[in-house]
Amino acid sequence: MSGAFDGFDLKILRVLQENAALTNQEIGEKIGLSASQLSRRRQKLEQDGVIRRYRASLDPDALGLGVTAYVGVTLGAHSRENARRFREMVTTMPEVQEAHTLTGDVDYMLKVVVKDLKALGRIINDELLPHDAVQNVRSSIAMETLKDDNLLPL
Amino acid sequence: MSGAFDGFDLKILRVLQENAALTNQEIGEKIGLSASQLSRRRQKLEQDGVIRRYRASLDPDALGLGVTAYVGVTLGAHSRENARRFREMVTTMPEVQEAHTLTGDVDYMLKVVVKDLKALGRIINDELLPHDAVQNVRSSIAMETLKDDNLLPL
DNA sequence: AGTGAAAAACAATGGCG
DNA sequence: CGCCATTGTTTTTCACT
Repeated sequence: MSGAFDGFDLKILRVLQENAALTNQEIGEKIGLSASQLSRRRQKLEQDGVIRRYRASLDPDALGLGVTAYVGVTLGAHSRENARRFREMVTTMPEVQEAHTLTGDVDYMLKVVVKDLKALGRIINDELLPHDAVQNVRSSIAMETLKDDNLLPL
Repeated sequence: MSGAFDGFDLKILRVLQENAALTNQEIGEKIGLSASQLSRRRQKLEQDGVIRRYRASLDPDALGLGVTAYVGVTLGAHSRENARRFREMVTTMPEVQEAHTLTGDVDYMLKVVVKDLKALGRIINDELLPHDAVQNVRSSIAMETLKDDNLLPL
């Protein structure tokens, strides 16, 4: 485990999570480091797993994905097998962007992105509710998204 | 302005949102297109805003960010000015990864990532609750994250 | 719209302060 | 550990089908 990042590493990470299209040269100019050093430090951060991957962030609206919803799911029978199968299902559903187990009265919280409300209904009624383990589903639709950058606070 | 994507564009987007580190050559081999075409189509997708940006996805745990929470916020006085100032605040808070207005009994839902529970408490008690517009705050902590890829279903 | 090859830009590596 | 110079890749552009 590579414990400590120094200030440079942190700056590199800050820049890269906001804009991974910048060249090592450009990042180096921003933070006062040479391009070759950027290259080396980047490789290390990638190998250490601090940088997990690079991805293109797409515009949902441009792709006809107009509805974001948070779906709270309560399981009925809390058997280990039921829970396992539920988790298996949600992790493989492409419309589910995030899935967490939460403290409080709801067992799972899903973030779901779909084309329209009809598609949301289909997910809830045809996929979630029929599942043996699921007792209750409650969805809230995002009317407006103020922020959705998923940038970690560094 | 961005009319229709053909099958190639869709394939490019699918690959790029999963792994933007692949070269045009590699993507081209996957989907049956030359590197030069990849370059041209990518530039168009970027200009059209379908690809919003490229980012590095970082490991929260490796950066000491152990706590993800969903914070539901209910506003008290629903004046236009109050709402505006609240939105201004949450959009500029680095710990807030996502912020949406929701249907249902909660006005805003925030996804918050912080170092520990103490930091979460500080956000809630020192930033959110003291705000004039805020009437009530209710947070749920993510005990386990099953999925967090934020990949759009294409 | 598509390809392939040349030119330009970039990342990665080895040597040196 | 840091920077500079060289080498190998990758992207981009151009000529052409």
